Order: sequence, then structure tokens, then C-alpha cells
Amino acid sequence: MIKQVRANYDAPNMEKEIQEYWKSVNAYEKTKALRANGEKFYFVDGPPYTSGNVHLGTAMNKTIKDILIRYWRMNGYNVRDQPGFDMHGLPIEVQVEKKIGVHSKKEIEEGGIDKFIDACKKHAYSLHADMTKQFKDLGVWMDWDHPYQTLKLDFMESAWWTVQRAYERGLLKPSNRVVTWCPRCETALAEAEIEYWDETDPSVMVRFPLKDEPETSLVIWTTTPWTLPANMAVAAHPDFEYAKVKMSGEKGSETIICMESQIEYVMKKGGYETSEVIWKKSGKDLKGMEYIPPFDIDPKYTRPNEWTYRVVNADYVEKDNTGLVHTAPGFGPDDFETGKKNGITSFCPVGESGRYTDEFPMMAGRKVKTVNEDVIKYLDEKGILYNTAKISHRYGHCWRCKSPIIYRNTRQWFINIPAVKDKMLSEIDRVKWTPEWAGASREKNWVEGARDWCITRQRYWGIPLPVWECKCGEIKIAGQYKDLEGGDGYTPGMDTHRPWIDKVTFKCPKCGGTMHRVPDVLDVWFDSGVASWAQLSYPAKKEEFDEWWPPKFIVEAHDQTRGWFYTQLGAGVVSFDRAPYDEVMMHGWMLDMKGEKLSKSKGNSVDPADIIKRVGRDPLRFYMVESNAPWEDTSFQWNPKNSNPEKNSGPGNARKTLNTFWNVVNFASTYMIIDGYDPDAHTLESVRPYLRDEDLWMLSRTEKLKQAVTDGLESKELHRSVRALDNYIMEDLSRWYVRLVRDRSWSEDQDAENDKIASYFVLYHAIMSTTLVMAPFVPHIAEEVYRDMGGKLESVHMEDWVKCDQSLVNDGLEHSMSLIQSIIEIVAAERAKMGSKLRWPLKEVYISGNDEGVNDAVRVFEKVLTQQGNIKSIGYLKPEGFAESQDMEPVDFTEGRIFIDFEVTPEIEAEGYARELIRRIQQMRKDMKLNVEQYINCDVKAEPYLLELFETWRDHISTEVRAKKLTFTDSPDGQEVKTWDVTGKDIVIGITPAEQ
RNA sequence: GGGCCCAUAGCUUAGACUGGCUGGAGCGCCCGGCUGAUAACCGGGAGGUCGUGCGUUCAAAUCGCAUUGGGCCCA
Repeated sequence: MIKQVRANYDAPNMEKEIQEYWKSVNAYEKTKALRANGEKFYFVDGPPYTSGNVHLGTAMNKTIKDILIRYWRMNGYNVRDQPGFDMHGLPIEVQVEKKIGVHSKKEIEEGGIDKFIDACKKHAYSLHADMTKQFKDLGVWMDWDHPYQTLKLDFMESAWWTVQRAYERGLLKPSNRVVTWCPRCETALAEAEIEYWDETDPSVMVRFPLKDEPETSLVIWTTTPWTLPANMAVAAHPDFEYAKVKMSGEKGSETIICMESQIEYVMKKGGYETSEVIWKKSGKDLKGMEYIPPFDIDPKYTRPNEWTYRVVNADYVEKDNTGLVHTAPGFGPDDFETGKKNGITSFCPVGESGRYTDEFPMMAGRKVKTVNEDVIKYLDEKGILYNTAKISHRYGHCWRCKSPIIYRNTRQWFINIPAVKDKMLSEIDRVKWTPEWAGASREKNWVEGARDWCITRQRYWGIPLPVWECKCGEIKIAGQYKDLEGGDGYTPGMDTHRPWIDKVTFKCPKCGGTMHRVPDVLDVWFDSGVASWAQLSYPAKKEEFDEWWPPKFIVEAHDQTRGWFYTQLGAGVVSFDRAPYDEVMMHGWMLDMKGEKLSKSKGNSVDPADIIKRVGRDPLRFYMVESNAPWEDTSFQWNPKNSNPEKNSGPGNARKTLNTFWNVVNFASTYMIIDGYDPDAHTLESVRPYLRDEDLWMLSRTEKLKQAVTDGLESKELHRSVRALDNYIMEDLSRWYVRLVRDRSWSEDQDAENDKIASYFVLYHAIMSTTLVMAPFVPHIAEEVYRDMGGKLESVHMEDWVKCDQSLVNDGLEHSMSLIQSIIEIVAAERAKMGSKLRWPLKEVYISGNDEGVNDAVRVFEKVLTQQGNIKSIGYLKPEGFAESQDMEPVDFTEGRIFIDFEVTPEIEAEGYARELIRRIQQMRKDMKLNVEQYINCDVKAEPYLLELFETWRDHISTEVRAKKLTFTDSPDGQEVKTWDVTGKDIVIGITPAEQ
């Protein structure tokens, strides 16, 4: 049964009602159940960080997922669609700290870690609830009632198991390293947790006088004067030339050593005018030269060896500044490596909170970055400050609290990624990437440079590192919950977060001592990295794992190259010797209107809820996917202050397309209901004898649409699918086919009944086909149309995907129609030039195709041409056969020329005026809000000449306007009387509704 | 500084891989038309150094090199 659709496409409210309908009939659950026996498809949702807010990028991400999942389901797959949430980690800790008013780890511990963790957990769950609500509101169909959450015990167990796997394979080890460190959060950070932006720092050059020759100095350069107390060596490039130079000028002279190519630069920085090279040596020969360090540090901390306070070689030294690099192995990763190579102590006189320890008494207790000026002052007073300036450069900051990071030497646990790098690279080759360069170029480039993965954080809210250590060096890994059971402090059913798990200890099997847990928690990237087996609770439960793993497909934004694509790859290879995915699709970001990153602090953020409220969910989805290839960034066209976003915005444009589709459906449902059209009563075979060529054309276009949308989905070029839909709806369906069938829909001629039914059949087929292929993209409007137009199933999303029927494709007809369309366009343009209204028929149009085939192709649709162009007659000419005597200018079209005869004959004049009259009466009917089937009585007053013309068209006029009586009179009367100016002549029309 | 991606009308973009006719659309703007889908629809117009430069070629938006700007990932 076809129902009358609502008059207006009010997306925001209609979508809400559809969502309520889905809920009321359990549409999602039933759709899933319908495919329960289908081929299994394991899709893994990349868990968004549980921030509580769905922004545009997250909306785009879930929209793509929703589109593909719906598409796969329509193709019969049994899709696993468990959504995930990344619920541990620093961002939540920082928010909770603010909420409860603590500012440091010390304060957290004073207040009790248990209270803090309870607050984090509560907060995480509440954010999770907020986000779920927003995702559901977008119309995303995932298993929201059963999400995987990284804070759940079974999920944490899987992470533990993976740590254990790494250990068993010899890939996990603790190590003292210099790592990036947030002094506020007092924890190590991964590269992925650091944000870079420009900052102004001191840029200083410092003299390091030679031990044996104090009047000569090595000159080093640094932007971190605060690290100078930890200076242990100076690095020179072994292959570059260095020089001992006497610098002179008005201020005096001195002798320094620097890179030869930098002499000029160093001279100027020192305020000298001339330089004189005393000797040149390669960096290799400089090696071993001993100098006096800038600070006196107690040797019991620095434990000097034969290379301490000497020149060493390192090939990362670049040809800039002085070419001699201050080396503090406790404060820089490169420095650390250099120090290690030469056996130099990694002296690090800075504690967790970024304050100097007693190892550097001069500044003990002070925060490192605050002492720069004092250090410079000290150097100056000591006479070793060569030059000081300011520099603006990129500097790393903690992703959560925005504090500038430092490097510190600490003990962390690492996974040896270089050991499995080759396997990771070959897995990248095995996996299918969309676009192809996402894997072959980007991911590969990233993995090639991969180093050890530091998986430990010195925090609270995370998966505890499942490692217990004994003083004797013995290590125990708890790979699963049950491994805790033998421990002291274990209580059945305990929460395995900190601090409770910290109380669990084991007796050392080797020395009998007590084994304590390493108090660290895991990097949150480790949490998400294990998601594909952790969501299946592997290895604690095996059944689901055996059923689903390995996953087929993931899709995330391009920043995940270093994030989830990478951590899953690493964790997967460590655990299973393979990437936990077969196919990766990469998508772009949503940027602001100017192409800049959206951010709250910049004030250019766009709230999806605002778009939903003002334009709607489907238009938002349609726009996001249509505007660009998925992997490209989109400058999102939305100004929150726009007072009319329905028109002037990206989603507003999409709304217009969907609105047009809505109007088509409205048109169809209106007339199909009037005529009692029953879609089930007809088949293609039953209507085939009555199909016109334009019907066959529409069928052909519809099949091509199915093909185009399918192709786009298969190749993940979703924009192509949506653009094909847009083009079909606007060009083929609305602007053309509906225009062609209007007269047929209105016909009350019994003889034409079959012709009308044929057009209804095709229109219905077009609408239903469109509805099915648009369903994954715009699930709400598709559902509404499907239900109004008599869809058989409870939801359009339960339907099978429709395949293109090649037997209905007819390229010849499509070609003919495109010729007709271009000819009609030209005729319209020529009419405009001549001031000839479409309402007035043209006497004749001559077609002169470049060859006979063109004329034949036009002939197929001659009726369409005469009707739509309002042309009395079409003439066909041989390419050169036109009699120029006709005095008509030829106009070119794609495959020939046309000639238009604009002569207005008396017959044409009569018809023209008749149509002018009809138009005015129709307008009045509409103004009077008369029902389309209402009969009227009509009085008309006009000059006698016009009345004569009207007389010849009396029957036609009466039929068209449904007039029972049409009276020509000098005193027109009626419920509504109006005077019209038609080409300068007054016509008075009076209308009264008539009895049926 | 390195890797990858992008750059076409005021805005969003097609065309580029496989070089070839006056570079197509949509939105917005201006003008006109149509009117039984109607808070719709249609036509026309204005608007383009195809980021810039050099090269390959009979021919470059398209291929190559360089350069500028933007995005992502790193140093």
C-alpha cells in the first residue's frame, strides 16, 4: 500500500520519528538477526577516546562505518559491529584532577589512589554514556548495548596476555632510557602523545675551555641552558672539518674551536670582525680533546670515565651553529646513545616533577625550565658565555596538559619493535590499503623508522603493567586474572586496577623474597592496539575468537598511521605474527571553511548537534561523503552564525538534493493514490507492451545508477556513489523523467490507462531502486520513503542489495535522449533571445544531424521533443540539404545544427492565448486553495478578438481547468474575481467552485 | 629538514592515471521563464593566469623538474 507522504521534507523531526520507529520494532536487532547465518564479516571499530563529545571528525568516522556496515548487511554478511571506547588514560585523569581539585601525583596519593580511580571510572562511564547517545542520534547502527570498553576486566586481561606473549618471545624488556617526559603529569609520554608548536627559547653559545690550553675554547650551542649542568661530553661529526680560529675585533680577541664551515657565522655571533685559522682538523682527530665543564658536579654522581668531558664523535651532528654539540646523556635520546657508546654516565639530576635533585645543589628544588636565565647569568659571570639570543622553534608539549615536555633518563618497559619490523613491513604489503599509498607509502615510512615501543606510564588510570619483580631480578608476568589467585593480597572478584592490584604480591620462586608489581600502567595505545582480540575476551574465552578472528576491515583517519594502524600492527605481530586486519581504509579530516584544523581553542569548532538540529542527519551524512574523496580533508562548509543554513551551507546543499527526491516521492504518491495504483499488481512483463521509449530510457538510467553506487562502495570511493545518486535524482529523475510523465499522470482518458500504469511502474521502480541504494548513506529518509511507498519488510535496511540488470541497459536510447535534451536546451535558449515564451508553440524546428544516424536518433524521441519544447512540428534535413531561403539562422548542437521557425500563425496565436488563460485560471485555483479534483464555474471577460480565439479552444480550456461552465461575459462574477494583464491586454476572470 | 597527500570560477568540485575540440558541474549572484512536485522547478548571464616558474611535446589543467601555500605523519 502506498501512503500519502508528508508534505514537507522536515529532516530533523522526520529522522527523530524514524529512530523512534526503529526502536519500537527493534529494527536494528531484527536486521542483524536476519543475517545471522550469513558469511561472517569481522569489522573492528577503532575506539574513540572517551571525551564525551562527538565532533565532526568522529561523526564522519562513524558515518563511513555505518554506511559500509549497512551495505555489507544488505549483501547478506553477518557483520560484527561492536563499538569500542578508549576509556583509560591521562585525559580522563587530568579532567578528574581538575574536578576534584588536585594538582599533582603527590596530592592524588595523599587523597588516596582508590578514591581517584573510583572518580576516574565514574567519569569515564558518564562520558561513555554521553557519547553513545550522540552516536545513536546520528543514526549509526552499531551494537551500542554491548560496547567493548578498555576498562573492563576481560579487556584488560587480553592486554596482559599480550604483554606476556611479548615477554615469552623475548620482546619485552625493562631499560633505562631517556624518554619524553611530562613534568606536570610526571610520566613518560609516547611520541603519539606529544603536540608540537612554536615556542621562544634562549639560544646560547658557550665556551668550554680546553683543559690543557684554557685560553682556547670549544664553542657549543644549545637552546636548553638548563641541561648544561648535566653536560658530560661534546659531540663532533667525525667526517667534517673543524678549525682552531683566532677571532679579533674592537672588543679584543680570543681563540676558539668550531666547525670550519661555520667560522664566519660564529665570528659574527661573537661580535668579531676578523678571523684567522690556526689549524684545521677533522672531527675524528678532535676526538678525545678534554675540556673544563661549565659546572662543578660531584664526581660521585657523574662517575667519570676516560671519555667524560671530552670530544666524542657522532654522525647526527649537523652543519649549523658551531658544529659542536653539547651532550647531556641524561637529557637527550641522541646524547644518551652517544654516552652509552662511550660508557659515559647518563647523569640526570632531575626528578619526576621536573625539579632539580640534590645532585645539582645550586638549583635543587627548582623547575628546570625556570632556571634558564639564572644559568645564563652564571655562565656570563664565569666568563664562558659566548653569545646569547632568542629563538623561535617547534617544541613538544604534553597532549593533555600542554606543559612543555622534557627528556629524562628513567627506567621503562619496552617492546622490541625493531626485532619484528620486517614482519610488520611484509604485513603492510599483504594488507589492502585504500587509498593504496596509505600503506605503501605512509605506513611503511612510519614503520621503517620505528624504534622500541615504550609501553609504560607512571600514572594511575590505566591497565596495570602485569609485571612483578623481585629484588633478585626474578620476573613474573600475570597473563590472566587467574594468575593473581595465588598471590598475597588477592581477594576474589577484586578490581584489578590500581591501587588494589598493587597490594597483590608473590613469593619469589627463586630466592623466596617478595615480588612487587612494577607500579606502572600501560600506554593507552597499547589498550586499543589489542582491541581486536580483547573485544573477544581472548584468551580467557576462545569460542568467539575462533568464530571471528582475524578481522577483515578497519577504517580510521590518516593520523592513525602512527596511532591505531601502527599499534595494532605491532601488537598483532607480537601476539599472532600477523596484522590484525586484512583491509585498511583511511579517511580524511574535517577542517573549517578556510581549510584549517577545527579546534575548540581556535573557536572554529562545529557542533554536529547544531547541524542535526538545523538541517538534519541525512543531509549531514550525505554532504560529508559527497564533498570529497574519503581520504581527503574537507573544508567543511558551515558557518554557525549563518541564519539560513538550509540554503547556504554544505549540508544545506545536500538537504536540497534530498528535498528534491522527497518532492518526487510526494508527486508519485499523490497520483498513485488518486489512481489507486497497486505496485504489487504489476510486473515488468505485464507493463512491457505499454512502455514508451522514455520509460525504457528511465529504466536504463536506473540500472546504471545501481551499478555506479555499487562500484563506489566496492572501491571505497564513497563520494562517487553519492555523486551518482545526486546526479540521478536531480537530472534524470526530477528534472527529466518526472517532467515527462506529468501529463500522463494527470490523464483521465480511459484508453490511456495502460500508458499511465506503465509510467507509474517505471516511476515506482525508480523511486524504490533509489531508496534501496541510498539506504546505507541516508538511512532515515530511505526508511521513510520505503515505508510510505509500501516496502514489504519492516525496514529498508533488511532488504537485499539490488544488482544492475544489464538487460535493461540501453545505451542507444540514452544517447538519443541526451540529444533531445541538448536540443531542448538550445531551443529554450533561442526562445529566450527572441522573447518567445514556452507557453507559445513554435511552428517548426528543423534538425540537421551530421549524419542520418543523428536524425534517426532524434526521431526516436520526437514526441518528447515536440511536447517539452512546445513545438508543432519537427522537420529533418540532410546534412547539406537545407534551403537557406527559409531565412533562419542555424544553431549548432553537439551532433549537428538546428533551425527554428519563429513565425506566429493564427493557430499558434489562438493556442498561445488559450494557454495564457489556462495558466491564469490555474493560478487562481491554487490561490483559492481548491482541491486538484474540484470542479469550477468560470466567467471570462476579454476583448472580442481574444474571446474569438478562446472560443476555438473552449473544450480544451474547460478540461484543463476542470470548468463545468465556461462563460464569456462582460460582467464576470464569482467567489474570486481577478483582472490579469496578458501581453498588454486585460483579462478578467471570475471563479466559483462548482457542485460535483 | 624528511615522507605522504592536496591546490581548477566568490565557495565546493569534475576532468589528470591512458596529453588533443570553445575546461564541465553544483551553490551563491544577476536576468528571464515555468507553474496540478510548488517555502518547488527550468533556462540564460556574469565569473577561470587550471597556485607559480621552467621543461618535454606539433599540442599540457593533464607528463617531468623546481617552487609557493595548506593538511597529515615524523625529525
